[in-house]
Amino acid sequence: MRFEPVAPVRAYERVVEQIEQAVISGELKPGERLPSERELMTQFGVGRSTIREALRVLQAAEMIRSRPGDPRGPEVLAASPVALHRSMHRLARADHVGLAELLQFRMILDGSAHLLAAELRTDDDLTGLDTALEAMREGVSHGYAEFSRADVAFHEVIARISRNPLLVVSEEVVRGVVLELIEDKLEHASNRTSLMRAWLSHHAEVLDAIRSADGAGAAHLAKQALYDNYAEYVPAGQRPLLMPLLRS
Amino acid sequence: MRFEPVAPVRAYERVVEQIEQAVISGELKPGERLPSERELMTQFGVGRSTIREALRVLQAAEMIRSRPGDPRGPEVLAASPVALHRSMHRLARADHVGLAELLQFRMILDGSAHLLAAELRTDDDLTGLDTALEAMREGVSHGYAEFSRADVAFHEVIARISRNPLLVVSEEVVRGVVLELIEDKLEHASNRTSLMRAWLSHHAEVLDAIRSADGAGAAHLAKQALYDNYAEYVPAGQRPLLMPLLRS
DNA sequence: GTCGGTACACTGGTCTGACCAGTAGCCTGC
DNA sequence: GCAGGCTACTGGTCAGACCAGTGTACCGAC
Repeated sequence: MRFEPVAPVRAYERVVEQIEQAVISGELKPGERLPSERELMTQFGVGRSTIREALRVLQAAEMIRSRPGDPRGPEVLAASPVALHRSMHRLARADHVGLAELLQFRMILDGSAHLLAAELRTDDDLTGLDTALEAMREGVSHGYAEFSRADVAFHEVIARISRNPLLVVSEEVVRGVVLELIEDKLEHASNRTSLMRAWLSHHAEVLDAIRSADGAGAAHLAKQALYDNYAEYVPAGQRPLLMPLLRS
Repeated sequence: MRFEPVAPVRAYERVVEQIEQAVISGELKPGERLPSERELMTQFGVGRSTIREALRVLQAAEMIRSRPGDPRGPEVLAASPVALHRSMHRLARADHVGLAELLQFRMILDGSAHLLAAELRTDDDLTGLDTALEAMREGVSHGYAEFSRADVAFHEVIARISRNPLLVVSEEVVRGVVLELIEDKLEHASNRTSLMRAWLSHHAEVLDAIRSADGAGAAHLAKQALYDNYAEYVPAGQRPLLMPLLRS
């Protein structure tokens, strides 16, 4: 016979539990309102500080939002990947994860997204990619910031086409963390115009592969581009870790 | 010129921000202690309720843990995937992410882990896999629970070989969420012995592929196994979403 | 000396009550 | 009919209090 460790249950935890359950079960739908803190206080039979700590936890989980002064009470929010984004970001910044691992992961995600996009794209998606690419082409002459914005937009379209929120969010997070890690090194990048032109022709190739529904080709292009652009920041000894992904 | 929307910044948010920053930057390492609430109160110059709400948020994010009575103060925790698991689970419950997306994601992660394992494995790793497989073989006769444990152990070895914590953690999380989503359906699974035998031969094949450094082969086997085992729980209309991953 | 118990100083958890700035909606005066 | 102010609320914050629980340092029994 085994016993389980017993942990005291805090009052605010049970409040969280009940409200959470109501939201998950659909009893409380997004857009609906919770009673005011003072009202909840009497309903749960606890002090206001307890209620407030519970609401803080729910707010941190992006389940509710409360604004001061609103007589309608705290609002129940629709599920969003924001919380996922935050927790993944924290994990990715934790020590054991270096640039090599991040880049590996990003090559995996990016490659898969491109593969899915190439295989699942509709004609509408293709025109969307066309306009995104066109925006990038114009961006070249409007400076790096503008070009970068168009670049992100292009990737967002691809992400949307792949139709998998998990993939999209993970990719965003890893991309952000990678940029955070090497942003100081990027400051000194010279020759931006030729860089932009190279990026542009890469994206054109990717679009061709997607247009011809060549999933493996699109995936390989994406991974190769990541390697070409970022491998220089990875310690030389760890670069072999990235190679297997290029061959797949 | 553009203006940005201005949102009032709560006092507890700035407390969270500072402590979070200290943890992320490594100034506060896991296992170390925060000052007591009353001490933080004077350091930040805010009331105790504000401090407590901040600590609640950090605790919900699994960054700290506080126990009543402990004179050493709240403990800084190591980054853990618990928060990631929670937010992914919530998202999965909320329809934006269905079993199809989860499975897609898992096929991507599992496939990549197997690919990396096959290409990076050392001889030591191979013997590790051999013993893990042997444990599974013995587990068949010791009931499903025992077998399942050995199965998880086998996957952990593969994960370790692939040498990417992000990949490993994400895989674990997605695996857990998938199992939670279909656990009631698994209850009714009959014919467990033949199921175990099938699993076993699958793992033997995987091991062969890894032994011969056949990354693509190992990856394909992993993805195919996931599809064969779980596709039946995915709505028929969404199964085509999984197909492109099998072809890669 | 070691060991067991105990006292104490402190912790976090909770409650009460208070004040403030802000909001929504009513309600007045034009 | 409408602009403006009024009011009754809201959430955000603080202060102070009490309690149950914990770790440690001390102390006596052996």
